[in-house]
Amino acid sequence: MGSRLRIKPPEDYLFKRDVCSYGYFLLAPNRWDPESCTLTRPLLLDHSVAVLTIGQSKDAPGADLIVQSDIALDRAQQREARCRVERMLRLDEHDLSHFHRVDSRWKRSGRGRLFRSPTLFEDIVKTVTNCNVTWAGTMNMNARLCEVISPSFPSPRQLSRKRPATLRSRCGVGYRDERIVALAKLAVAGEIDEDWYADPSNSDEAVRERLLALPGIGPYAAANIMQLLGRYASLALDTESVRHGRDILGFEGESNDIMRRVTEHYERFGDQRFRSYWLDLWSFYEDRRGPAWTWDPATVGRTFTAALLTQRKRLATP
DNA sequence: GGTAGACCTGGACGC
DNA sequence: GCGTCCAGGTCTACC
Repeated sequence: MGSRLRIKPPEDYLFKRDVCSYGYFLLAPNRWDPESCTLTRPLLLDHSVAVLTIGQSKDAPGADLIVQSDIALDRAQQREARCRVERMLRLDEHDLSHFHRVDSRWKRSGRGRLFRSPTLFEDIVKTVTNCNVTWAGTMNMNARLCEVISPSFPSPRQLSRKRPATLRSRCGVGYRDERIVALAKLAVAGEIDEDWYADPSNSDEAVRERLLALPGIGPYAAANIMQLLGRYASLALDTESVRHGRDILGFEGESNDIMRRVTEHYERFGDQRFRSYWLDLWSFYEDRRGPAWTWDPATVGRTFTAALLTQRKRLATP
């Protein structure tokens, strides 16, 4: 007999929309079921792995969230599960009024919370597996890390004990192998401290500098990890941003010029730049592929990016 | 400080 | 089915 938790979300929280708001909901060990609109994933809770299924009691903003565990959880495990789920769903961001004042386009819908992982370490590894590879490659790497090392996503300790060659040959992470092991060793040594990164008394610049010093983390990855930490002032610009600038914003020129103009375009959103940028990009995907909560992870979930949409369009054009 | 090339994988494409 | 080409961000060497 498992355990059942009930969580009261912010009143504008719509589970299916706010979970399916950032690509990581499609990455293992997360499993989104478009039929039931539930998210299932194993989670390590004090030496036991519990498979949690999360859903909303009613398909309405603010309705209670229900977390069903396949095993009985003691009080400490329930506290930990609640804490991890709240991190993933960003339920700590109770009040989106500042973002909605800065960018009123999303006020009516209540959009603004972007899905993330239960731990900062998982977010960092997922970001490294998202660099210099197509989205399908990112999905494969995360699936194999879970298959080969741990179904609940490898912990820093587990990864720190792996040989880079094992990650390369069995998990398909390629040249990222040594960087991932080095990151895990730093995490085990306590050098990746989420409290410090999230502490608002530390400036964005200080956080960015420290992230850039981590192995495998460059400008794009640092900016992406910053938004995952709730710091939205930096834009994580990649090739998708260039396509967004060219196809949606209508900018012309070389990639560098378009990147510069995309940056200028989002200046107006100040410390909320990333959220405005991301919701624009995500709306572009949803306009073409339907609401993200309807995406089947095995099909649309692998092919929703603008790069693949452009290829599909090219293939369809005689 | 700026730039070029290597890193690795998977998918598209041509034969 | 096989070989080739290309996309993708970070890192290092070099100017």
